[in-house]
Amino acid sequence: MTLTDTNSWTGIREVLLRRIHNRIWQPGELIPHEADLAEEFGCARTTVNRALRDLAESGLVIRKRRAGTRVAINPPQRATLTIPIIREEVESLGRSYRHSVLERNLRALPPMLHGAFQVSLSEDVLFLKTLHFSDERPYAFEERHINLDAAPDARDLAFNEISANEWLVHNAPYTHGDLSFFAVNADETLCRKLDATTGMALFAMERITWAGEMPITHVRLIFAPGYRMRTEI
Amino acid sequence: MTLTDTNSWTGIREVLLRRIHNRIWQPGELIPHEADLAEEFGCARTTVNRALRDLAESGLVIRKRRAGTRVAINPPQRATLTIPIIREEVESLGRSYRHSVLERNLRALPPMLHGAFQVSLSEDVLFLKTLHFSDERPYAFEERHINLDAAPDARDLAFNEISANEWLVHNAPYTHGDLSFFAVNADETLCRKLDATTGMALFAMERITWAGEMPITHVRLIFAPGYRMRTEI
DNA sequence: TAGTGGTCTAGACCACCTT
DNA sequence: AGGTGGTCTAGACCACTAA
Repeated sequence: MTLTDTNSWTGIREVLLRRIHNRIWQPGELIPHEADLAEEFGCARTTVNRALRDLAESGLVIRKRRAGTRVAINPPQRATLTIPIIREEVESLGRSYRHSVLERNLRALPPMLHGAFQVSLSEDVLFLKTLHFSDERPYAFEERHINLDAAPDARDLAFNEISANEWLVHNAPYTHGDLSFFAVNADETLCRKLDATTGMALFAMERITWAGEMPITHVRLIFAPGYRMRTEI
Repeated sequence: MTLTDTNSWTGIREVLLRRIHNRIWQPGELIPHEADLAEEFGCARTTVNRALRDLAESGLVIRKRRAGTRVAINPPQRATLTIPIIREEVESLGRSYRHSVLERNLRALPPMLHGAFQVSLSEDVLFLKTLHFSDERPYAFEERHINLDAAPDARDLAFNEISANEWLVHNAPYTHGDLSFFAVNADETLCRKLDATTGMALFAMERITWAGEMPITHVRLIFAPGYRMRTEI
């Protein structure tokens, strides 16, 4: 029997969690009101509220005004992925980081992105191909489009010192974005760059970010063979 | 100029966000104490605390007792992935769902999982191969190991009606787990099952869950060609 | 050791929604 | 229409930690 501090919101959360896990409160079932729980635990309603709010954020209970709080029927698995700047990811593994800009030019927006980049279609965008290294071994291959309306200063930068990713984070913060993950087969170009063999399955990520209505950048990252994205749930 | 209600914690959050985006507070810079901000906004410190706590959760500021609150230098991209039960994912796309159990037997725990499943090494585990369909087209191929110590009732279930995933969510809730994503090449078996061509890159997910110390299940899902996992940030 | 964020309280009002 | 969660207040004490 573990003692739990039922005056702290985390303690109360543990107790509630246990009741859900032990099926004292069945999936779909209505649980007592905040006021009742507060009385039971001898604490303020605010404290119970904090605990329940936390459970609701993780998807374990569903709260509705007037309808009360129910144990979720199919608690969705929510996983929080932290997508670091590649330099930090590499360095946090104790490896040395380096990147190399393979290509840099202005070009028309590729048709693929017309939907996302609805602004400034007539304007050229800055296109970059970059290879990221971990301990001098290829780590990821990056293709990026930068909207120069959103980041005019980028026009004069080579991105040899600081990576475009890092520069943009500091100089053109985004408000929201789309992110997707998928698998691609290595073509011959990728093979040479990433030390892969032709056709090998590679993990890829694509991201588009905006600042309000203004598109900032599109980036497609393809990781070297063996890459796994991990998280805890 | 947008008016913002600075008496609500969300309103205050917006104002603080704007100051960070507009670099009124530079990355790495210390921002005013909760008490000062509360005075500025004419609200209780609790309300400012709520706003700052939210910004800290999303990684935009870093809070430390005694040291104060700083704007994050490299705000990590945090993305919350919602990994639904496959049936719900398929049905939410307006497609019909069906699954088929291809194989079901007891076997010794594969060596690959010895590290994760430290309990009951002598015990056999239930092994399942399942194919999930969306509108009668293959959607994902699943290989699963179930620890019968954690879910004894699974021994007598065929999982033809309810999928193992769904059954486990209801009957053996987990407390935590590991999740990873990667890419695999389709081998000949996978090709036949998933309508892929040999060697095609497929998106894969692996998950191990525990209830406290007790491992519950290991599952490896390989999705049909073209699958993308998406989220917003 | 002093200053900062973290938390708790008791009370209040309100928005929302199910019945 | 009434009950529930959402939020705000003013004040207090505490835990942590940087200096």
